[in-house]
Amino acid sequence: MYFCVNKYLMTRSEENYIKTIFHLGRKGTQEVATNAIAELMETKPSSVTDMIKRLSEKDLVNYKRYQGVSLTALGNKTALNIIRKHRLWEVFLVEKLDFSWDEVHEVAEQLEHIKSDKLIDSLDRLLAYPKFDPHGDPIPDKNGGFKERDRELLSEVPVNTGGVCVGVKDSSATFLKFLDKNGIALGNQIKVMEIEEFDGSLNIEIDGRKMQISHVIASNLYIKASDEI
Amino acid sequence: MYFCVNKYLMTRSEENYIKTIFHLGRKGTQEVATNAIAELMETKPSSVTDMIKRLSEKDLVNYKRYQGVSLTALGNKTALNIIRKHRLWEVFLVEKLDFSWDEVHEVAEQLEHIKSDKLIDSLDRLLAYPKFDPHGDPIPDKNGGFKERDRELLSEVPVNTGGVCVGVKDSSATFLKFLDKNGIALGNQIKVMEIEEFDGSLNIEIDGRKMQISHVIASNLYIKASDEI
DNA sequence: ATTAAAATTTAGACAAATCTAAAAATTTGT
DNA sequence: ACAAATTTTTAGATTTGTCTAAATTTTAAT
Repeated sequence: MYFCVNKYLMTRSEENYIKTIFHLGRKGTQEVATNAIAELMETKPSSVTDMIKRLSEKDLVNYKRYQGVSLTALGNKTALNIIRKHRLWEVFLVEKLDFSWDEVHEVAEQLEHIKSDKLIDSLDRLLAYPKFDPHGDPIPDKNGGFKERDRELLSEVPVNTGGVCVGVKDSSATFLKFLDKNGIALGNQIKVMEIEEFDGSLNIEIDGRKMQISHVIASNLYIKASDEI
Repeated sequence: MYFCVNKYLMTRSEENYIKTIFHLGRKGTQEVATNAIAELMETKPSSVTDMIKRLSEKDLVNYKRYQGVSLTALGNKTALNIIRKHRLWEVFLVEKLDFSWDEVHEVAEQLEHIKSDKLIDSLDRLLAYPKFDPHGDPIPDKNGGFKERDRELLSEVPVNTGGVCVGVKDSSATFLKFLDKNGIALGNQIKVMEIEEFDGSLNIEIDGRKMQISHVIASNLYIKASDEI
């Protein structure tokens, strides 16, 4: 297939830009601002413009001067492939090498650029074809297909709603360590008992244990409602 | 320790040069010629000179114009660390991902540059601290220490000598596939029955089966004499 | 001991990826 | 609508790692 031609010719930097555009543009469909890319990648807008032009040459992004950038079909496929690799490596690190979920990101950022189809397919098999990474994010399959899990932010559900904790929105080490310290993990059963009107903090019951969490915490935890299996 | 300062600041290219100098200089002790490095790395001598200067600045090599190059203690330690990573990844690919021994090199060349001490220590543990890679080459430990196995080239031993096949000298895919095709693998018991004077070819008995191999083949197979356990 | 050959280094150029500073286009506020 | 603020792009410089072509040093040969 022609659109696979340059898959192995991409530089690390190009791959990182594609990935960032994907994340900012909600699966690459939306237009992304130059400044937004620069900020997330901790680089300068002028550098972004340069790179966007190169990616445009390679048909990975749609670009019109001053009009932002979006991924082409090829760019989207490329992004999903990188994300697939990143998330599979994260599962490997946690499942096979006993990394904690707050330690995997940095290393996976390196491993995601390793180029070998056989490697990633074998890794997928070794891990028994996982569907979600350690933070609850979905892992695209070989063809880039994946289904977003039916989930809601804990901060968005009404009192008395319960469900299983299935993901985190913020997967920074700081937040993940906080969750560890407070005994909150994926798989826990969470029920909202009361929402404090004053500051939006929540009284919850988590695996039988009662605790209070701030609105910020709740707005970074995903649950899957128990009635919708 | 001061000499560890730049361990994580090395570029991929610098690491590849250090590795090549190590391999050419028999553990880095011998002086290596610019042209030899250029040939092995498929680059130009002028590029090698440029890089050598940079490595010299970083105290990784000893360099005097026109006099060749050798590794410093720091350079040697660095080389051994890269080789450790390369060989551990090779074991991983064969043991855990079912790669064959002729498929591992290319991917390991990429994986060896991943920077994470925790990653490589955990991998070592997962693999149960292997001492040799799939080609029979020794894996340095954390501190760069390893013992060369007591072994001899099959072409160098007298008639009637026997031993276990413990390694290959040439680990090119071509040679390894040839060995697969002819049912020769590490661990096989080999005994030299007769050496043909005309062309140096050998009649051997391998795991009970008789076969004839050329001198070139024999000079790329290592055996460990059975009397010296 | 010269000279020829080979190996090595220098000089200058180039591409990738970045930067700063300045210019241009777009958006926003009144 | 138009000036001001913001965003984006251009122009020109920098670093890394490479190259070619020419110059230099070392080695080998007669």
